[in-house]
Amino acid sequence: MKKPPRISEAEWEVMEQIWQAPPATVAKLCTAFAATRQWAPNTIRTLLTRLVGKGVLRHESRKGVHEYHPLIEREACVKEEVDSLLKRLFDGSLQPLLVHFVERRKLTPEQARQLHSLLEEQP
Amino acid sequence: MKKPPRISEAEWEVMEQIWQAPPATVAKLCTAFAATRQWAPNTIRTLLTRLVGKGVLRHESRKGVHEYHPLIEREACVKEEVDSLLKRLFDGSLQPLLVHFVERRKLTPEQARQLHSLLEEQP
DNA sequence: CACCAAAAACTACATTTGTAGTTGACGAAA
DNA sequence: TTTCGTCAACTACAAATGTAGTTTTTGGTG
Repeated sequence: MKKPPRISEAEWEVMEQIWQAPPATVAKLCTAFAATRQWAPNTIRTLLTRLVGKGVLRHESRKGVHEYHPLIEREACVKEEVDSLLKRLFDGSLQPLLVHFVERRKLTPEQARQLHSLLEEQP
Repeated sequence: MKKPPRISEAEWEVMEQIWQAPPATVAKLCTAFAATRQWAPNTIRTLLTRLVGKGVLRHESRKGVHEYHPLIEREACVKEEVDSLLKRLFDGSLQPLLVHFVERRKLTPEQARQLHSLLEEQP
């Protein structure tokens, strides 16, 4: 399993759609994005091509139908991004990030409760 | 108070140094980075200039001494980055990120304990 | 005061990203 | 089978980023 490469912001938007309902086609993505983003179809194609180049997607075209299949799991890419943020902002360790949340971002009681119960489930 | 702008990775490295011991001079930064990064002094100057352009630093040169002072707090920039990550990867909400940590990243018992005590301190 | 070394300012250039236009190929209709 | 309309492939281009070279300024020295 290859290490996930860097995925840009626009590329993330595309990948989220694809991970939600793989495989993707340009048409599917166009309709999916019609509401949120006014992207030209070519813009989406460019992003798809770049994602193929980065090894995140596989392009499969059998008898006229062009499909894009994910090659890397979302979780792996998320982990990569989070690690990168941790390294850049929090000295690579989780603790300061959690402190940041708890101290600075004022968890709502509900969030605190949820976090509590998550912690309880820990083995 | 202005909203913090986007700070690139190399720029973050510089800002961390400056926030640690403001104000900064090119010489100070050069020695600080000598160990970790083999940056040409000009590289550092370029980054400083860009940070001034972004409004993150103020450039003050009084009688031959050039100093760079932070204009934005680190915490504000951190919050910006974290929010951006949350929006991009976790649908803007904190909960899925915490789930990611607790479920996927296997907190050590020590980390879990620390998180617990952090939560206790919450009003 | 003239000049030089050091530092600051300006310029450069390849890569990545956001966004799309132009061209070429292929499958369906006539 | 020829043609035509779509969609994919290729090309484009400006802004941001990483990295640094070249030119100009300037404070200190003789």
